[in-house]
Amino acid sequence: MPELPEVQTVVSDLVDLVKGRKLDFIEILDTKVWFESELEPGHFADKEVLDVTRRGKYIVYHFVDGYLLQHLRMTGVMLPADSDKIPHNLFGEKSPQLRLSLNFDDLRLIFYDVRRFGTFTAILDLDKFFDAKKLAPELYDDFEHAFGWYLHKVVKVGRPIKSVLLDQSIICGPGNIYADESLHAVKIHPLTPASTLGGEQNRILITEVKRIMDDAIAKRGTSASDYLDVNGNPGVFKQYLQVYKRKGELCLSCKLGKIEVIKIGGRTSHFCPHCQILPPN
DNA sequence: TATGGCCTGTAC
DNA sequence: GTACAGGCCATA
Repeated sequence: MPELPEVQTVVSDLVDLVKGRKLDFIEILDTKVWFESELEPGHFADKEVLDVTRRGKYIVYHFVDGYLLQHLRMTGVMLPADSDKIPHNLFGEKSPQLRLSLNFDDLRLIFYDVRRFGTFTAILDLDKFFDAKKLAPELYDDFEHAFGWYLHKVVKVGRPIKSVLLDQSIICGPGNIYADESLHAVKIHPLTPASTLGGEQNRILITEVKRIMDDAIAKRGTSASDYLDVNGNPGVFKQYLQVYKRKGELCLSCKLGKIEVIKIGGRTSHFCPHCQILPPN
């Protein structure tokens, strides 16, 4: 699933591919894809893509007078229309899984999204949008600022730490994979009430969240199911995962526990019952 | 703050 | 056949 490292990989590809180029037009193929927008698709016709950046798990296309935000959600990928990763028969049948296209003079990028949860949002004011979403600060802009924000919020939260790591208003970037991997790396049980973690424990945890995401970015992300970069290639971080999708396998750290799976807030959570002990309350 | 809904392919 | 995958939003 696209989490921060996967989105960052796509953004890096898009910078190489479309930054500085004039967008001819946007074609909406599935009307549901255009979501919460202040502007119409036509607003961006014949305008230059000044930059492509990332904020949280959003892709941000910058134009002279507006922004196009893309969210991949679970299964969204951006691919050239002639990519063999898009099932060929979908074009003839006008599949709603082909959701939108960005058309440049010699390039047509397709937003291919099997489960159709992904969105495009066209807005005028970036800060206003992300303020309204209550999105936490970026670990990648100013770590201390983002950590301070996290700490200020986490001390008031009695929910399990696993749920907190998925809450983009407290810390932005991790999803289910990197949350589980980070908690395992620092030997914290995912059910630990967030407010019971000490300041130093929290610093170690959030430092690890960023370290693992850095690592995953260097490996171009994790392809656990659908994720592909803009060239149609999978990320290779999957082979480095310690707990995610390793249910029943021996813990690679202690080599004693077998990875277990429990549900926390409706999400599967993987952990080693030997390394990650729930503190008594 | 916990839950269901959005979706559809895959695994059982 | 049914359960499940999970990022985010709406709802209670």
